Amino acid sequence: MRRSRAFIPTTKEAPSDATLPSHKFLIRGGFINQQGAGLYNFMPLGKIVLEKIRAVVKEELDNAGCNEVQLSFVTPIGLWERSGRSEAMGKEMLRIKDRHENEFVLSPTNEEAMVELVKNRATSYKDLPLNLYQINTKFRDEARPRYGLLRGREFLMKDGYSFHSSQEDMIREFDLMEATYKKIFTRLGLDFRVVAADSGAIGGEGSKEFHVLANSGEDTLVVCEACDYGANIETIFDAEQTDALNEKSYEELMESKISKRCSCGAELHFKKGIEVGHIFQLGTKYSAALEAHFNDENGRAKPFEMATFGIGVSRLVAAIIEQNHDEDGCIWTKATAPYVVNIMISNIKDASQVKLGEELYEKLKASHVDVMLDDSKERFGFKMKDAELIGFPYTIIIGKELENGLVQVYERRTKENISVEMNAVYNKIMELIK
RNA sequence: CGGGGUGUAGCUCAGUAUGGUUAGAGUACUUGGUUUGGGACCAAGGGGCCGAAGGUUCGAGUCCUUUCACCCCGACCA
Repeated sequence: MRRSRAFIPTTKEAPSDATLPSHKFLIRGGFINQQGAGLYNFMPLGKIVLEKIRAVVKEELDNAGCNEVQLSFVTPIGLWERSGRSEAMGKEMLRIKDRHENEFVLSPTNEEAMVELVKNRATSYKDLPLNLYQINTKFRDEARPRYGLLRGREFLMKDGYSFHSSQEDMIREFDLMEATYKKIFTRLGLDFRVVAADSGAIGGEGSKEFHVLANSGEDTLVVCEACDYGANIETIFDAEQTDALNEKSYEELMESKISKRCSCGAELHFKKGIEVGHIFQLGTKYSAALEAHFNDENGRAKPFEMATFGIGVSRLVAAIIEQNHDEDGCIWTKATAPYVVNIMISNIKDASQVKLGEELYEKLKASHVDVMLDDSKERFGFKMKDAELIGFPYTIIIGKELENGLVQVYERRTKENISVEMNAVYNKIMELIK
C-alpha cells in the first residue's frame, strides 16, 4: 500500500475519553473510531489486523479438525426461551422486533443455535465427534462498556462448540483445544498464561482461561514462575472477599489461603491479565435442555457431551497493544502488524530516494511481504512519529545517507537504527522478518 | 443499575458565577512562499443551528424545564 493512497487518519492528540494505551493508540493511529458506547468502526489498518488474527485462528482450528460455519446474528427469541437463557441473561441480550412484532435477539453467544444446528443432523455416535466454530460478531449489552475494544458491546469473537458421545472424548477434545489455543497465541507473538478459572454464568465444569499478560489487565492471576501452573484469583477467593480487597491485602490473604509456593516448589507471583480465550466443559447442560440426542452403540438416545471454546478476536487487537507499546505508540508483533515493513522516502522530491523506494516496494510486494511505501509529502520528523505511532515492526529509512549508498533499518521495538548498504537491504529485511 | 461528570470547529479546550459587538485559542485542513533527519516557519483563507426540544427575556453559548448522548468510580461480563 502507498501511504499517499491509504486512509489512515492519524492524530497527534487522543480523544479525551481514552484512558488505556491501546485505546489511545488505536484511535490516534487511525485503526478504529468510536461510533457509540461500546461500538467501534474498524478503519483500514484495524481491519487488516483483525483479519490477520482471524486468519491465524482459523488456520490452527482447521488444522485441529474443526469446521467453520456462520450462524445468523439475529436469532428468534424462542431459541433463548427454550434454554431458559432469555430470562437468565436478561438485559445483556439486545432484543429487537421485526415489522411483524416478532421478537429477536442479537446473539451474545451461540450454544443454543449450535445445538439446534447439530440436533437431528448428527444422529449417531458414528457422526461424532464434531467441532464447529464461527468467527462472527457478537453483541452483549454491557451495563458499562469501557476501555475501547477491550470491553465493547459489539465485538468479534470466535466461538466453537464440540459434540461427543462420551465424557472421555469430550475431555480429549478439550485438551486438544487447549493445545491449539497455545499454538494460536504463540503464533500471534503474545506472552500469555493458561489458568484455571470459574466457568461463570455459562455453566459447566472444567474451565480454563487464556490471559495476555499486561499491566492494565482486569484480572489478577496467580502464576508460577517455573512451571505452567496458574489460576485466576477469582477461583481462590469468593466474590465478596475480593470486593473488599486491594492488591496488597491479596498477598496477605494468599498466605492464609494458599501456599506461597507452587506444588513444583517454585515461587508464585501475581500478574495482571486480559482474558482473550476461555474453554470449558459443558457436559450435557444444553443438549439435555434442548433435547439434542444421538443414538449410542446400543441404539439408546443420549444427550451430546459438549464443550465450548471462545477467543476474543477484536479484544485481542487491543490486548496486543496493551502488552506491546511504548510512549510513542503501537508495537505490533510480526504476525499481527498491518504492514510488517514501512519504506520511508524521507524527501519525496529527491528522485534517487523515490527510485530506490519504488524498487524496494515492488520487490518486497513480489516476495509477498506486507509492505507500506511512505510516499507522503511530510517531513522526516513527521513521518517517523507517524511510523512509530502506527507501529510497523521495521522501517527502511531512505534519506540523507543514500548519497553514500546507505539506508537505515529502524526496528520499532528496540528503536535501533542500523545502516545497511542499499543493495543489501532487501536481503537484510527478508532475514529480519522471518 | 447506583454515584459523579461532560456536551462549543475534525481533535484538545477557553468563554457560562454576573445574559448584551460579528463566538474564541491551539492543533488539523486549503492556498502561496520559505524550509527539509525527529510531529517546521511566515502570510492569507475555509470550517460552528454552542447536543436536542421547549420556555423566560427587547436580547440566550450563558438563566429555567425536559430530553438525548458520551465519559469516570462501583456492581456485572469474551
